[in-house]
Amino acid sequence: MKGIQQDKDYIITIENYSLRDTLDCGQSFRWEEIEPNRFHGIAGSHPLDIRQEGNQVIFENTKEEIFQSFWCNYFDFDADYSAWKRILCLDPVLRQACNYAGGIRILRQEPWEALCSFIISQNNNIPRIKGIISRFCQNFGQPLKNGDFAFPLPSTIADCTVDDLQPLRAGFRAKYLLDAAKKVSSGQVDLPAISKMEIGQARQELMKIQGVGPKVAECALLFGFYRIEAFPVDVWIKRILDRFYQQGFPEFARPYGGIAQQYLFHYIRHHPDTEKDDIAQ
DNA sequence: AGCCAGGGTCTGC
DNA sequence: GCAGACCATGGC
Repeated sequence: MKGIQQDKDYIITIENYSLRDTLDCGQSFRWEEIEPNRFHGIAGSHPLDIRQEGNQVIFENTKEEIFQSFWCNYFDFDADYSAWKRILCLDPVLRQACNYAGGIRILRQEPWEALCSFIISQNNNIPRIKGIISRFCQNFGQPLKNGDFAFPLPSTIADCTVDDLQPLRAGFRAKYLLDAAKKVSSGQVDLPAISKMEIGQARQELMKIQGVGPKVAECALLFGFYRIEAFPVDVWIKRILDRFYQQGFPEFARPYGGIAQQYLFHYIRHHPDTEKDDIAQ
């Protein structure tokens, strides 16, 4: 991956990457396609317009310094996905998923944002998750320059009541957000400490929050703490495990289970009727 | 109209 | 420990 400054934009060249799949595979809910093949989103307090043309990714109005200090890490461009994919492809089902979804990289999102996002995600669908999160930011996030909003702070939400969160139309999840905010802002659930914990203990810590069960904890760990061995099982992944892995998910893929899971998730959502016979051995 | 959605909690056995 | 009802809301 190499990059150059071209006028206001910073442009990188990268192989085997899909910006669209990365931003629209259900790992982050704050990116929208504002016009064909052009995406707008906010990470941390950094808004961005971004697009991909062939093997080039164009960071609009972005200085190299910001790319190097922030976006390169957020988009996980320094990781060696080809090495991981080489291993995953030893399994025929994973090979199929890699071929279809292998342009995805895991976004290194902030722990608090990922935690809230996947609390909101429970028993919910992706378009509505995006709506709730958008209203969450508009109502409680710090205003940024051009009509954008930062993700709300834990301390801000901790001072709210369930009624205050009614504009989100988050339903029964509102009380879970409040509990998360109270426990995170008080330090009762210590997110920086969780970053350093062994994964089993990290799960237990996250599940101290009401509304955080195994699935939400696993998503928070994968997408908010970059634990790529975390393996969230939702209804889609469960279907895959039932159809293709009745003998168990392959051991050799487990250290990168989160990557595999994301490829599988993206593949099966676009090929919901795939059966065993459709997978080449 | 009714089923489903990146689930979790609570209850009753 | 485990199945089943229930939870708010809206996309399809």
